[in-house]
Amino acid sequence: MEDRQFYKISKALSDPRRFGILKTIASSKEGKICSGGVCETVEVAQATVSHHLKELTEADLIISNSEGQFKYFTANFETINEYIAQLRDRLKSG
Amino acid sequence: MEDRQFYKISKALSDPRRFGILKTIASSKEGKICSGGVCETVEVAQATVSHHLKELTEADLIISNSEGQFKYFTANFETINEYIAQLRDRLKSG
DNA sequence: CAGACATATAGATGAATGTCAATATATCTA
DNA sequence: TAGATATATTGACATTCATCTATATGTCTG
Repeated sequence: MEDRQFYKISKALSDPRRFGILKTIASSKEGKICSGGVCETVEVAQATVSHHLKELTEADLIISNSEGQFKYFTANFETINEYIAQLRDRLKSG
Repeated sequence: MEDRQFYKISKALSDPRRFGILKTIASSKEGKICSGGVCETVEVAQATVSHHLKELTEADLIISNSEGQFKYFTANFETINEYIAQLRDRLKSG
C-alpha cells in the first residue's frame, strides 16, 4: 500500500464520529446502509454526514452504490484488513 | 480498551510525521532512542519533536526512560498490538 | 559555580478540519 | 410537470493542530 493511501486511511479513522459511521456501516444489516440510515444513527447535520461519507469513500474504506435516489454504502473489508496488516508491518520490531 | 484511549491512539497515529517518529522508535537499535536521536532523523524543530513525543507518550504508544540528561523512548508494542486487535474487533462484520 | 548540552514549555501563527444553514442536484411519484 | 424525498455542494465559522522561535528547566563536567 502506498504511503499516500495509508495516511489517508489513518486520517479518516482518526475522528471518533467518522469512525462511528464506519462502524455503523460495517455492522449494518445486509452489510449495507443508505445515507439517510446513517443520519438516523448520528447527531449531526445531514451535510456533515455527507462530508464524512465522502472522506471514508476517498480513503476506500467504504464503497457506494446508487439505487435510484438512494445511495448505499458498504464497508470495504479488503482495505480495512490491508490497513491493519500495514500497521503491523510498518511498526513491527524486527 | 476504553474508547477514550482508542481515539487518542487513532489521533496520535494520524499525523504522518508523528507516525514516522513512532516507526523510528520502533525500529531503533537496541529498541530505544533518545530525543536527540529522533531529532536527527526528522526535519522539524526540536520543540516539535518534543511535542510529538509527548503525544505518543500520552497515547501510551511509547514509553520514556530518563538516563541523566537524556530521555530514551521505547515502542510500547503491547499498546500497538492491542490497538490493532481493537481495530479488528470494532470493525469486524460479524 | 559556570558553561555546555538535552529536553520541556510558552506563546504565536497559519493551515486543516468538523460543523452548520442554505441551496443545488438528482430521482421518484401522483 | 409539480412536489416530495435523498444526497451533494457551497460558504462560513470556530476549533484543533503542527509548527516555529524564544526561553526555561534539568543535568553533566570542568
